[in-house]
Amino acid sequence: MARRGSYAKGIAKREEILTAALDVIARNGYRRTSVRELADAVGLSQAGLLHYFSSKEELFQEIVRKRDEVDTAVYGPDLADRAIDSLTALVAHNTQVPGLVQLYAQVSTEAAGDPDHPSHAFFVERYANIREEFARFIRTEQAAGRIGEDIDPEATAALIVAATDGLQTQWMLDPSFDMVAHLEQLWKLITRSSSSGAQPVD
Amino acid sequence: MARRGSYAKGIAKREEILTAALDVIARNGYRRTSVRELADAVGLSQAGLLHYFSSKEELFQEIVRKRDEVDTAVYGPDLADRAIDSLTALVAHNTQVPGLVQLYAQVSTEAAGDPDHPSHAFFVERYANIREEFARFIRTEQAAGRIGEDIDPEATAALIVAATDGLQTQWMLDPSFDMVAHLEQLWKLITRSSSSGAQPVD
DNA sequence: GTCTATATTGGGATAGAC
DNA sequence: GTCTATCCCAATATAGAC
Repeated sequence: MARRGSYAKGIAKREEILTAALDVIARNGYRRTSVRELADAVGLSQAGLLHYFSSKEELFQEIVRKRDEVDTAVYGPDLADRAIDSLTALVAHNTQVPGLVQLYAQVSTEAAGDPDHPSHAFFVERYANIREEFARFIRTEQAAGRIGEDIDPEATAALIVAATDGLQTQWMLDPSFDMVAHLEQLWKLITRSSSSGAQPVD
Repeated sequence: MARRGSYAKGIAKREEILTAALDVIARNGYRRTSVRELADAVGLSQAGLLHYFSSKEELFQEIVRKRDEVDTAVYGPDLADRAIDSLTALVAHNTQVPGLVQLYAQVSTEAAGDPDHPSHAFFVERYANIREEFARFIRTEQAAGRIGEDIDPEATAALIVAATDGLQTQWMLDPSFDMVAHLEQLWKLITRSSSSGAQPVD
C-alpha cells in the first residue's frame, strides 16, 4: 500500500498515462509519436507528463512494459501448460494492433543494438525470461512424450522467440502475411522431430 | 559505359562514399552515426556528401543496398545449390561486424513499420526476393530427396528468413548467443521432417 | 563539385510561477 | 502537480560563393 494518498495518486496517474499512450500508439503507430502527443491524449502538457517520467526513453520503456503487463494478464495464465497456444493467440491479437507491433519492434531494436541504451538491460532480462518459460514448457511436453528427446529445450525456445520477432518484420511489410500460420508451421516441425515416436494418447 | 567522364566519376565517388560509410558503421555502429561523420570519413563536408544523395534516408538505404551487393559477391555464387550454407556463412560473418547488423536491424525495422518510409518498397522487394531464392533451393532439395515433400517451400523460406532476423536481436542483446548454431538447428528440424525417409546417399 | 554559413525544424529538457 | 515559457541541441537541408 502507498504511504500517502498523493503517492498512490501519482502511481495511478502513471498507469493512466501508459494506458492512454498504448491506445494512441496502437492507432497512430510509433514513428511519428512524440511526448507532446501522448501528453495531449491525457490532457497534460509535455512538461506535465514528464513530471512522471524522467525522460522520453524511460517513458517508452514503461509503455512497452505496460503492454507486456496487459498481454500477460490476458495470455499469461496457464502459460506453463499452453505456452505455444498462448503465443499464437497473442500473435493473432497483434495483427489487430499494428502500431504496438511497430512500437515494440522499434524500441527493442534500438535498445538491443546499443549496449548503452537505457533499456538494454530490460530487454536482456525480458528475453531471458521468455526463453526460460518456453524451455520449461518444452521440457514438460517432452516429459509427456509429445516432443522428442532430441529437441534441445533452450535452443528451441530461442528459435521460437526469434521466429516470432522475425515474422513481425515480414508482416509489417505485408499485412496479408500470416504470422500465425508460419509460427504453427514451426511448431509442427518441432513436434514432428525424428525420435518423437510417441503420439498424444488423448 | 558512362556518357561522360564526370558522370562516371560521380558514380565512382558514390561508391567510395558508400564503402567508407560501411567501414565507419561497422566499427562505430549506426545509432550515433550522422551524415556529418560519414562525410568526415571521406574528407567531404556534410553538404558536400549530400550532393550525391538527396537525403539522409536515401543515403542509408543505399548503404544497406551496398552491403547486400558486397555480401552477394562473397556469399551469392552458387546460391541455388548451397543457399543454407551461404546463409550460415553470412551469419557467421555478421558476428564480426556488429555495427552492420545494427544498421540493418534498425533501418529495416523503421522502413518496415512505416508504409510511407522511402525505403519501404525496397524492403518489400528484398524480402520477396530472398524468400523466393530459398523456396527454390528447398524445392531442389526436395527433388533430390533430401527434404520431405510435406515441407512447404514458400512458408519454410519465410520461416528461415524470420529466424535469421530474429536471432540477430538476441545476439545483439548477448554477443555470446550463437546465431549460427540456432540457424543450423532450424535447418535440422526442416530436413528431419516426418516424410523425409530418404537420407543423402553420400 | 565542394565549401562555408545559415535556415529550419523538431522535440526533449528545465526553470519558475501558480 | 501542472502549466507556460524558453532553452537548447542535434541534425538535416539549402543558398550561394568559389
